Order: sequence, then C-alpha cells, then structure tokens
Amino acid sequence: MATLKDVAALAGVSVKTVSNVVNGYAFVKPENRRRVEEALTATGYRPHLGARNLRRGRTGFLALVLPELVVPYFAELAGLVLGAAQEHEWNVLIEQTLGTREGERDTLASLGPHMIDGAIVSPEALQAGDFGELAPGIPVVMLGEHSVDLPIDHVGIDNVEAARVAVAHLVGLGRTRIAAIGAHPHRGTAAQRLEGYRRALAEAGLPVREELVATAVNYHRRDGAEAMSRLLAAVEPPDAVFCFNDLLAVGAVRAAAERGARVPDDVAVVGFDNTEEGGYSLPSLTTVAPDKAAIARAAVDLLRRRVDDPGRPPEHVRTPFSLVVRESTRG
Amino acid sequence: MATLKDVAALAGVSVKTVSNVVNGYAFVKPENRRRVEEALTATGYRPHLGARNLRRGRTGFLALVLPELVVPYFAELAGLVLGAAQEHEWNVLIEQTLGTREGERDTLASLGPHMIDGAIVSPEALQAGDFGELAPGIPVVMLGEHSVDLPIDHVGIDNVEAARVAVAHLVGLGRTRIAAIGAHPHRGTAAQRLEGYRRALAEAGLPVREELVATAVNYHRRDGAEAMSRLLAAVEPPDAVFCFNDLLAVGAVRAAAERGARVPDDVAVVGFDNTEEGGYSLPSLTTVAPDKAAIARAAVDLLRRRVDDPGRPPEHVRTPFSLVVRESTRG
DNA sequence: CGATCGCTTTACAACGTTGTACCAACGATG
DNA sequence: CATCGTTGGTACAACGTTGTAAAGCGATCG
Repeated sequence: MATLKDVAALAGVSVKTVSNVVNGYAFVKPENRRRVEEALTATGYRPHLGARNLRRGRTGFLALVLPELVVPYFAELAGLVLGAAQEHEWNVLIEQTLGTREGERDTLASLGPHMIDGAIVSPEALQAGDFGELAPGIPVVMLGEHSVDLPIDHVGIDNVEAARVAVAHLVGLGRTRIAAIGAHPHRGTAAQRLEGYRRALAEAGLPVREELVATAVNYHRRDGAEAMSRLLAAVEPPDAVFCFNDLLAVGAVRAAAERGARVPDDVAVVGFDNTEEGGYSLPSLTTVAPDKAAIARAAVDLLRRRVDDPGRPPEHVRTPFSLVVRESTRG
Repeated sequence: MATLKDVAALAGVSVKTVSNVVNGYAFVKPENRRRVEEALTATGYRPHLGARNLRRGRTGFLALVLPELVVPYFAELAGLVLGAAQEHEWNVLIEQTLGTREGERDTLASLGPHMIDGAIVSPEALQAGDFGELAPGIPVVMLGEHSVDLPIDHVGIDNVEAARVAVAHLVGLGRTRIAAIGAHPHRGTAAQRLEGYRRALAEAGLPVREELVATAVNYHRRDGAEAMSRLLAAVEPPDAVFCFNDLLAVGAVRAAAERGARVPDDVAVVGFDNTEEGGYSLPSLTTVAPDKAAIARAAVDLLRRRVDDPGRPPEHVRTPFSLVVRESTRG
C-alpha cells in the first residue's frame, strides 16, 4: 500500500508537502500540487487512518450503542445514523448491549477512550449516574429517555406527550377500558409513556386500573403476546391497548387473534415507533411515529458539536412525532 | 489516559516489560509481573488500538458489508456476526450499500486497506469480477450467492435445494398453479431460487408458466405486495406463492388480504429467511429457515483463517437449512 | 574456573502521519 | 541597500505500540 513516502518519492517532493496537499494546505506551488496530485492518483494513495489517529488524537469513529439490532426500531435508527455519520465523515461502530446493564457498561468500557471520538447511546437499563464513571471524557449523546437533570446531550421526542396523544386517540374512539403494555420498573421511557397514559385517562375522567397495566420484561413480540393473553383472560378484558412499542403491538395483535378477539372491533391496538412492519401487519398498526431521521441527524450533529467543543453546556433536543392512524384503531 | 510509559514508570520497569505483561509473554519474573499488574489496574490502562494497529499491521476491525439494516434478515445476521466477532476480539464496522452496485464499490474502496483486517460481504448487485479489483489484498468472505468459480471464501446455504424443498412442500399440498415472487436479472440468489422453483415443478410434472414468475426490484414488503396484486389480478390467479424472502411474503399476504383472497385457503404462501416477523404475522409464515447463527459463525471463522493464512485455497461452506411449516400453508 | 545456556530485561527503531521549527527565496518597503 | 513579510519548502520529532537485537544475570556443564 502506498504511503506518503512513496507518493513523495514519485512526485519528487518531501513527505510533508504531500501531506500538505492531502490536507488542503493553501501554500503549495501549483506546479508541485499538480505533480503531487498525479502521484497521488497514480499510487492510489489512501491515508492510514490508524496513523492519522495516533498523530491527531481523533479516530474518525463514532460508536452507536444500542440494545439489539433485531428490534426493527433500532435497525431503522442504525441505518439512519450510518447515513448521517457519513456526512460528517464518521465511521460508525455499532455495539449491541443486549439490553443488560452489564452489556452497556462493558461496551462503553471496552471501546476505551482511544477508539472513538464519541458515542451515541440508546440506554435501556443504564442508570443515570453510570455515565460519568463509565465514559470519562468520552463525548456522549443519549437517545430516548429524557432526563433533564443529567449533564449530557440528549435527543428524543416528548414521550409523555406522545403517549398521551396515543391514548387520547383511543379515548376518542369511545373506548373506556384501555390497557397499557410495556410498563417496566427500570426504564425511563417506560415510566414516561406510562405517565402519558395516566394523563390521558385522567383528562378523559377515566380511572387508572392497575390490572390493566401490563409489564413487559423485554419489548419483543413474545412479551406483547404474553401480556395480551393475560389481559384478555381477565374477567373484564380491555377494549383497547396501548403498547409501548410496535413489537409489543404485533405480539398483542397475534395473541388477540389466537383468542378470537377481533382487532379493532373487540380490542383496538396502538403501537409506538412506526416501524415498517406495523404498516403491513394485519390489521395495520396505528402507531406513534417519531421522526427517526430527525433523531439520527440531531444526534450526530450534537455529537459533532460536543466533540468540537467539549466545554459547551449540554443540550436537549426535542424531535417531532406524529400519530399515524391505521386499521388497528379504525372500525 | 495512561500509556505504557506511565505504567512502566509506576511499576519501575521498562516500557517493553509492561508490553510483555499486557501481551501475555511468558518470561516475566513473577515479582515484576505482580508489580506491573498492580500498576495496570491502578492506572486503568487501556491499550491504544490505533497505535497497536500501526505497529502490528492489524486493526482489530472487520467490516460487515450488507445492503440494508432495515431488512430484518440482515439485522438479525448483523447481530449474530457482532456476537461471533466478539469471540475473536474483532470489532465490527457495519456498512450499508443500499443494494446498489455503486454503494458496494464505494464502501469497499473507502474502507481502504488500512482500516479493516477483512470483510464479510453480502453482495446484492455486485458482479463476480468486481471483487478482485475492488478489494485488492483485503481478505473477503462472501455470503449468500454461491459462485464456486470465484476464488473467494464463501458461506451460504444450498439455495437451489432450499427453494426446491419449499416449492415441493406447496406441491405436496396439492397446489398446481404455484407462483414465484422475487425473480431478478442480476441477483445470484434470485437465479438459484428460481432454479429450485423450476426443478420442483419439473419433478412434480407441472409446467413452468412464465406469467406466474413475478420479478421484484427490491426485496421489500412493498414489492411483495405489488407482485401479489398483479398475480391475483390475472385471469387465472395462482393457488400458491413462493416468495424469495419473508418481506416479500409479508407484502404478499397483505395484498392477498386486501383483495379478499384467503391465505392459505385460496393462496398458500411460503417465505424465505425465517425472520421473527414471519412467525408473528397473521397468518404466520411457512418459510425456509437458514441457520443464521451458523452462517455468522462460519463467516467469521473463515475470515479468521483467511487473515491468518492469506495463501490458503478458498473454501465454500454450506450451512444447513430447514423448512418451518406454519399457518400460511396449513389449511 | 571459564564457557555455555536459559531466563529476564532493556534500548532502539519503526509503523504512517502531522505539528513545530526552521530555512530559503522572493518582492516590497524604508 | 538593508530589512521585512510572504510564500514555499524541508527536517525532525512525536503520537503509543511492539519486534529485534542485545545485554545482564545466574546456574549448569565440561
């Protein structure tokens, strides 16, 4: 592989001059610049990023830390982050934590301070305080949970409001026994969506029945199906369900079908995330649609600014969302 | 951040001795080893991978090049590759090509020879000859398409046989007008699955009707839906459809429902890939289930061996598959 | 008792790049 | 004509790591 040395030899100039041309330094004699550029293409020179990193202290890598790629929301998000990062000439290192707190710890620790310029983290189990100790000095942008008290950059939608809108939609259909699937003791987003759920019920003058709030350990299809089965087996089953993500909703729809409950006639279902899958399921899912592209873009932009100026005050970016109404809540 | 120098100073030994301890060199006096290890933990030393790369010539990175993360099959595969790579102490760099030949070219070219130890590529549009020129000297393992003539390591299932089995299953249900969705002029896997389709029909003494072979530009849900709509609009619609991946099948099922065709009563549907989504769709999908974990493991193993010994003859690994029969073909 | 051997450690150089310091040529200025 | 600033170029060191060569040190052998 061609190095600066090779190119310099071919062009008849010093190594540094070639480096200057490569880096767009202004004061290079046109004649020399031409010669160097020729030599550059002739040798097919590619800078050695490891060496550059060693010298400059920047790696050109960004870590995207998320629970699981098999969860469509994260897969879609990852794709968008990849695209956004490319525009900043960043390469993306995707790390799966598998949703465990340990996984999130290990990942951040193992990446070390040298390998990445910064990280975009979608925390699931990670607690607030963990960040300071785990990623000392690593610029981090958090996704999802909105904890204003943390001195960390953050991007996300207003989860409380989004959940409220979703449940208000169910209320608007005339449903009164509205269940929630996805409560979780240690997840920030779960708490916020639950809060929005409560708020919508309160606004409608409906009571919050604890037996209609189903927890979900993970947010997979299986968990949604199990929760829905439990709910439908009750003496007074719900006439609507708000699921904290689309996967839960897909599982819930499936479980409803298996138990002979019609969606939306007997149970209306609302999901969250607007994954493509929800648009094709039978019935198609009404869902909260966060602007994922905006999230990805904002996260990368924020990280860029943080890297360029580590001292700046942390910023909280709220990205827009909308409610997409489809068959699962349309008589 | 602590460097070897810092650790050495603290332990009162030379830098190299610390390096030796870090790298597990056998001949270090126990006393010194102890002191170094203490200093190591005291300083929280983490090797600088860029520097190590520069020195060793290995980066510790592996590129996973695939069309799109939003396609569940690739998301699942990516997750598994991430896991398998971890066991080899490899970090994974995921690159999306978006299925275009240009994307695949650019990706391989931009990664350059320095950034990665090797690449696992799931080609979609890339032509056979492209590899030699694009990735000169980069160890590559190909996934999916099985082109024995290429001097490149390769992992995949027997696509022809898998397709044959899938279609034979439909034949076994007594279906006679069996359609195929997913034909594509430039995709190796498409050609092979089509071949398996033809073979199964031939074995059953059924004619191959060209009007029952639907092409799909991409392999997304939308394409499956469009193809299914076209097929069902025909004078003599099919009574079964073999889709070249699960996404196409999901789209096909949706289109069938929209046109009032019952699955499987009116049209039986078989997918390919055994994505989790297919197991929860209504009806759940009968599908060809490649052993994705085996594919991921084999690919990483193969790459490891190729990296360690660039001269070895290329190997073609066939991973197992099975047919998972579910509601979409069960009366 | 000197030579030899195995273990242990170290100094040094090098990987490819870029920042710093410095030098040289040049035209313009006083 | 001496001085100065601008422009263009180079040599050198350093980023953190590890391979190489070599040296120090006991112990063992002839």
